[in-house]
Amino acid sequence: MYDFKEREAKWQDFWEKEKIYRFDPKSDKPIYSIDVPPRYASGKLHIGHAVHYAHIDFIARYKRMRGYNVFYPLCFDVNGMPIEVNVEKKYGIKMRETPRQEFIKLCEEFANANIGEMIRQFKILGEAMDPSIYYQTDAPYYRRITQLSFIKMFEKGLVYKAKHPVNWCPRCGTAIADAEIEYQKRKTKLNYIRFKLEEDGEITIATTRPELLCTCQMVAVHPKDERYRDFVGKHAIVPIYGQKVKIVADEKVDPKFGSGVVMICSVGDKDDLEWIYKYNLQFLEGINDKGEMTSLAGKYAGMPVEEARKAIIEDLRKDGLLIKQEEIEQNVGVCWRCHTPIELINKEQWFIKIKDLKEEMKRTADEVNWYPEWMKKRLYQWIDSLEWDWVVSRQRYFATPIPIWECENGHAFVPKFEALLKMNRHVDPTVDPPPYDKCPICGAPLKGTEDVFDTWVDSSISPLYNTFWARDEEMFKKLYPMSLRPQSHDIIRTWAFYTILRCKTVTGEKPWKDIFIDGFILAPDGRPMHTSWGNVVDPLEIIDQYGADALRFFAAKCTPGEDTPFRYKDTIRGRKVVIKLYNLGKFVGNVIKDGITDIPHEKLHFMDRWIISRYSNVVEEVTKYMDDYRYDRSIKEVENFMWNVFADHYVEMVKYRLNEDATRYTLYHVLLGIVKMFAPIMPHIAEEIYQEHYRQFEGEKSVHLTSWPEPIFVDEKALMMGDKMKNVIAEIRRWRNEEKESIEEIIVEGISEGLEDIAGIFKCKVSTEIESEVEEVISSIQPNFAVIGPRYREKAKEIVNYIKSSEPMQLWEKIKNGDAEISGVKLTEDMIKVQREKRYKGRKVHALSVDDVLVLIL
RNA sequence: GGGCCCGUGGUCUAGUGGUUAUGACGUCGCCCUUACAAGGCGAAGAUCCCCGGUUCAAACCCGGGCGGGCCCA
Repeated sequence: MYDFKEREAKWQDFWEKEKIYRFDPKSDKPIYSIDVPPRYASGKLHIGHAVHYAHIDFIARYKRMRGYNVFYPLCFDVNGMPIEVNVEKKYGIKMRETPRQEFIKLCEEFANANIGEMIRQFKILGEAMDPSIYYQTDAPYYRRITQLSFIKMFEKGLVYKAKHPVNWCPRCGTAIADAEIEYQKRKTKLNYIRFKLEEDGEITIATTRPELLCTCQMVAVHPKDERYRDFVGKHAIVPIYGQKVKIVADEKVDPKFGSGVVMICSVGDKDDLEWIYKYNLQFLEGINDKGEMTSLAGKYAGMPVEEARKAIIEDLRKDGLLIKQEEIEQNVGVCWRCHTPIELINKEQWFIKIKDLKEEMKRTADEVNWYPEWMKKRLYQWIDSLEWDWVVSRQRYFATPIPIWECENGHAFVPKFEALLKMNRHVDPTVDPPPYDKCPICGAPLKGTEDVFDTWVDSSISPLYNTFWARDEEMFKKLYPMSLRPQSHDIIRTWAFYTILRCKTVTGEKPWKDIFIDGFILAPDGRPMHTSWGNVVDPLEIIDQYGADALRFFAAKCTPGEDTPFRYKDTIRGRKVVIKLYNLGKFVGNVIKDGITDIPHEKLHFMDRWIISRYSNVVEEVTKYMDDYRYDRSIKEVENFMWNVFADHYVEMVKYRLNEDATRYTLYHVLLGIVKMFAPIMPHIAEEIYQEHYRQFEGEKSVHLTSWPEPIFVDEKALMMGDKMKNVIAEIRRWRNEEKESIEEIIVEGISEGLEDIAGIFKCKVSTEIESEVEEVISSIQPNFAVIGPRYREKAKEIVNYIKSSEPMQLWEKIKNGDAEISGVKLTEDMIKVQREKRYKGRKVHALSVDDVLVLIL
C-alpha cells in the first residue's frame, strides 16, 4: 500500500537534500527562464495559489527534462498595505502614529516570519523552485533595482508631478488604495433642487451631495430623454453660488435615476472624474483633506461635510429651491478601518507617462506569444481605454521609497544612476542625504520625498531583477528576455502591462518570449470563494487528505485560461491514478527486476509492436501539448494511455508470457516512458516508481534529472491491426466473463498476426479457417458521412436515406454486384460502414463481431 | 455601461463542421480473473441554454436573446 504522506515527504526531503533543482549559471545548455510571480508574504496559501504554482511547476519540471537549464526562482512579494494592516492589527498600533522606520521594521519582521511557513507550503506542494536564486521585493538589493529602473525613466523625462484625485479618508488623514475601500449600503437622501435657466424656465436636478453645489460645473441629461430635449445647450444658474453652467447630453446619465438630471461637480465620485477628463473641466476643491468645506463653499467654509450638507439643505428649503427629498439606498465607499465615507480629493502625485506609449506597448505585447492567444485582446482593450497616466506615488510607509529630492521651487532630482549602482542598497530620502547639497538650479535646500511607490512599480521589474540587469552584463545577455511570464488574468492590466512598459522603456526590448495566462479557481459551487460564504477550500487540507500529487492532478485538469471550480472528484481520481501507477510499478518492477536485454524490434511480438507504436504516438502528442502549455490535454492523454490501454489491455494480454525477453523489454520501456510523462505533473509517485524499479538500471539519481522520453518507433500496420486485435481479445474476455464457459477453440477471421497472444491468453487452439457451413449475415449498414458528404454534397441526404432504409443483406449484395444505385450515384463499399454477424449451423459456435473482424468461439 | 470568457447525462467536464458526443464523480448489476475491490466487466442516465440563419451536414460557424464569471468604467 502506498502511504502517500510518508512517501511524498520522503521525496521532498530527498530533492531538497540532493539540491536537484539548480540553475547552473556556468552551463552552456539552453536556458529556460521563468518570471515567477513572487508570492505575497502576508497570508495563508489559497487553493488558487496552490494550483497556479502547480501549473508553473509542471512547466519548469518539463523543461528540465527537455534539457533546459531552468531558471525558476523562489521569490516573495513583501510590500504594501496588507502587511501594514496586519502589523497594525497584530500590535494594536496605527501606522501614522508610529515612527516611520520603526513601523517599517515591524513590517519586515512580520513578513519574514511568514516566509518560512510559505517555503514549507511550497515544499509540500512538491514545488521545484530553486532556492539558490532567491529574492524578496522588500530587500535593499531589490528596492535598489526598482529605484535604478525608475531613475532611467526619470532621466528619459517620463516622470512628472501633478495634482490628481486620490481616495482619501478624512478621519485617518491618508490616501487609501481602491482595495482599502469597503462598500456599505447606506440610506441617504436624494435631493431634488430647482435650477433656474439663464434663458427662460427651470430644471430640476437630483443629487445626494448638495454641499458640492459650489463646485458644480455642468448639468447633464440623457440624450434620448424626451423631457429635456429642449434644455440641452442651454444654461442653468447654480443656486446659492450663482455660477452659470451648461446643460449637456451624455449617455452616462441614467434617465430613471431621480429627475434624470444630474450635476457634474469637480470630484464627487469616480463618475465625475471621468466627466472631468471628458469635458476638460477644472479640479475644483470643495472639500479639504480634513473633510471640511473649503473657501469655495462660501458661508459653509470650514464645516465638516455632513454638517454643511444639512445647512445647505435648510437654506435651499427656505428659498423654496428644494422641491422634495427621497430616501434611497446607496453604496457608499468607506474606509475599511474606521468606516468614514471616502472623499476623492486632489493631491500632488508622481506620475509616469504612459499615454504617449500606447502604440509602442501594443507593438511590444504583440511580439510576445500569448497563451491562450485571446488574452492579448484584454490587454489591448485596456491600453486603448487608457485615459490618464500612471500614478506611482503612495502616501504609505512599507514600500520602496521614491528616490526624489525637491526644492521649494519644485525642482526635482534623483540620485545619479552610477552612484546608486555602486551602493549595495536602495536610498531612502526620508533618511539619506540628498544627492546635491542644494538645488543645482536655484540653490534652495533639497528635501526628500516621503512618498513611496505603488507596489506595481516593484513587481513590474521582476524580469530586470531576475536577469541581472545593470549588474552583470554577461548574465543579462544570456537571460533577457525571459522565456516565460506565468500569471493570472486578473492582473493583465497591471502586472503584465506595467512589466512590458517598464522593461521595454528601460531595455528597449520585450520582457519575455511567452506569457501564459491562468484562470481562477472558484469554489466547488462555482462561485468565487469567500470566507463569508463558507465555501473556501484549504489546499493544505486537500494535501493532507489526498496527497500533493492528487491536488496537482486536479490542477492539471484545469483548462488554461478558464476559471475552474475546485473539484473534489478530480482529487479523488488523482489519488486513484497514484495508486494505479504504484501498483503498475510494483507489477512491472517485479517482472524486470533482473534487468532486460535489448532485442531487435523484429523479434518483438506483433502486440508488443502495437503497444510501442501507440506509446510512441502518445509521446509525440504529449510533447506537443506540453510545448503549448496544454498540460490539461497532456494529462488526459497519458492517463488514458496508462490506464485504458497499457494496464487494461497490454499488461493483461502478456501475463502469460512474462518470462519472455520481448515482453520484459516492452514493459520496461513503455512504463518508464509513462512514468516520465507523469513526472512533471505528479512528481512524487513518478519518483517513487523510478527509485524503486528503474534507478538501478537507469543511473540518474532522480527521475527529475532524466530526459524526456522519445518515440521508439511507429509500425503503422501494427497500430491499425493491433487495435482490432486488442478489441477482439477484450471482447472474448468480456464474453468469457459473462458466460463463464470454457473455450476449446477460437476462430478468427480478418486478422492474421498476433494470434499467438489469443492462444496464450485463453489457452486454446486458434485458427483462421471458418467452417464453410457458417453463414455470414450483414447485420447493419450505416452511411459513412465523411465520404458521402463531401463527394455528393446536396445529393448526400438522399443517399443517406436510401442506405438507412434498405434491408442490410440485400443492400450488401447489390453493392457487391455493383447494382446499388440512387439518383445516378453508384454506391461503393467506401461509402458505408458494415457490421457483420456469423450464424452457425450444426455445431455450437458463439459468434462475436468486432469491427470488421469475426470471432467464433467453440 | 464596455471588453473578454463560459453555458454539454444527477454533478463537473473534453470536444472549433462529418461515427453511435469524451471522460470523471455519483447510482445500479455481475466478478476477490496470479499489480491494484481505491480494481475489472457491464447498465441506466444528454431536447449539447433558447430562437433564427449559413451548410448536403452545426454542440462547433454567423446574428439575436437568456444565465454565469473576471477585469474595467
